[in-house]
This record gives sequence, C-alpha cells and structure tokens, in this order.
Amino acid sequence: MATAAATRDAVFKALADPTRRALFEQLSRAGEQTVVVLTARAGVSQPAVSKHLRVLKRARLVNGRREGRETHYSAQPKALAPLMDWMEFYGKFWAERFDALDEVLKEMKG
Amino acid sequence: MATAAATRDAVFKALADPTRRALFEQLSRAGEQTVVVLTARAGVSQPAVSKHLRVLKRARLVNGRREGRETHYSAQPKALAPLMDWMEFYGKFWAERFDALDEVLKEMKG
DNA sequence: ACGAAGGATAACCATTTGGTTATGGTTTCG
DNA sequence: CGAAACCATAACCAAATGGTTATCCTTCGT
Repeated sequence: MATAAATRDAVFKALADPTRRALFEQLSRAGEQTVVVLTARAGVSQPAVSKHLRVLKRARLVNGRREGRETHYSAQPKALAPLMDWMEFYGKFWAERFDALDEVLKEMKG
Repeated sequence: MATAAATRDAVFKALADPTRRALFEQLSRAGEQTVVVLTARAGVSQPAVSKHLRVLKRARLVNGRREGRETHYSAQPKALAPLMDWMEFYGKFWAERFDALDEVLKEMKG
C-alpha cells in the first residue's frame, strides 16, 4: 500500500512540471478529453503527452477511460487532497502565529 | 516583475523535492533555524542544504537573516498563497475543505 | 480485407537535478 | 594573532527527467 507520504510526494512531483499541470488544468476546465485533443493543445508530441498522462495517472490526478481505439482522460481533483491537507497543516502554523501576534498587538494597545 | 505563473512554477518546483519540503516543514514547526541545525536533521551534507535553501529562497518560501557568522532561516508560509489559489481554482469540488483553507488564507493576507 | 487513426511503448538523447568533496570568506574565540 | 566554526560557492558526477522519432497493436471506416 502506498503510504500517505509517498502519495503526497507523487502528487507534488506530478504537478511540478508545467506541461503536466497544463494537462490537468485543461481536463479540469473542459472535462473528458482524448489524447489527440490534448496533444493538439499541449505543444509537445503525442508520446510526450502519453508519458505525462501516465505520471498524472500514477498520482491519481487523472483517470483514463478506454472507448474503442481512443482513451478519454478526465481530471480527478480528489487527488489534490494530500496537497490540501499538507498546506492546511503548514499554513496553520502561520495562522496561529498571526493570532499570537494579534494578541501581542492588543496587549500593546491596551 | 515575476509573473504569477512563473512564481507558481517556482513554488511547485521547490516543493517537489522531499528534502526541500522537509526543510520547509522543519522551519515551519520549529521556527528560525541555522544551517548547522538544519543540516543535522536533513540527512544530507551542509552544501546540499545550502543549495536547497537557495531554491526555497528564490521561491520566497524561506528567508535568511544573517547574524554574525551564522544565517538564520525562517519559513514564509505566505509564499504558499499561489498554490492555494491554484488549488482553489482547479479543485472547486472540495468546497468544505476549502472553507477551512480560505480562512487560513484570509489570515495570511490580512 | 485493408489502410488509416488513436494511443501506448521502446530506444535514444540532451539537459537538469541532487548529491558529493574541496575550497574560500567571514566572524568568533582562546 | 591564529585556529576553528559557519556557511556559501565551485567543480564535478550519476541519475532522473522531458523531449524526440520509430514502431507496434488495436480499432474504425470503406
């Protein structure tokens, strides 16, 4: 089984590449798309698109639905959850610190 | 000026490496730390840590405060904002979760 | 049946990346 | 002053990455 940390790492790495991010964005905005359609917008070759989709798939960010000779890919935003959890966690330290700062400021004013 | 997209890319790339993420996490949890202290936990050499800190700094995720011969680094969670914005946009579904994140964001921006 | 389309895989290549050791520049301490 | 501590930079290296072209398999249309 994939540990939480391993999954998080896969998602971070998958989204680190701008071409991959663009693919995910395109699928998020436009819904299901075939590889040819994605390739038309991607600015790289079809094999490159297929490789990127493979990486995104391993991170569960996209899903491929085979239909005849074409494969329809779709975004799986659920897979962003590990990132959100991570940011929520490390963003909270920040918020707490702000709260602390607020209190200090109030003390000063009072 | 750095475009929003370039900044976002820098942040994504900076956080894609687990060692770098660990450094950011450490600084988030424990507050300011010197390079020697960070190196002790990092599991890689001091020059490696310095290089990672440089990358994090370019993404504005950390800040270095020079004090005599030592440099104290601190996390700058504000720099997570581009990621949060991106995820908010592309992960709309997760509304409930984002409510929590939005609060954090507002705290951060205030 | 056959040619063309869709898409995955293979083989290959250049560049980037993450690490190392060595070294250099300041600052602190005895 | 001289040695040691802190950290950044340089030089180097192996491995990973992102791209390409070539090819194979399956499926559709005629």
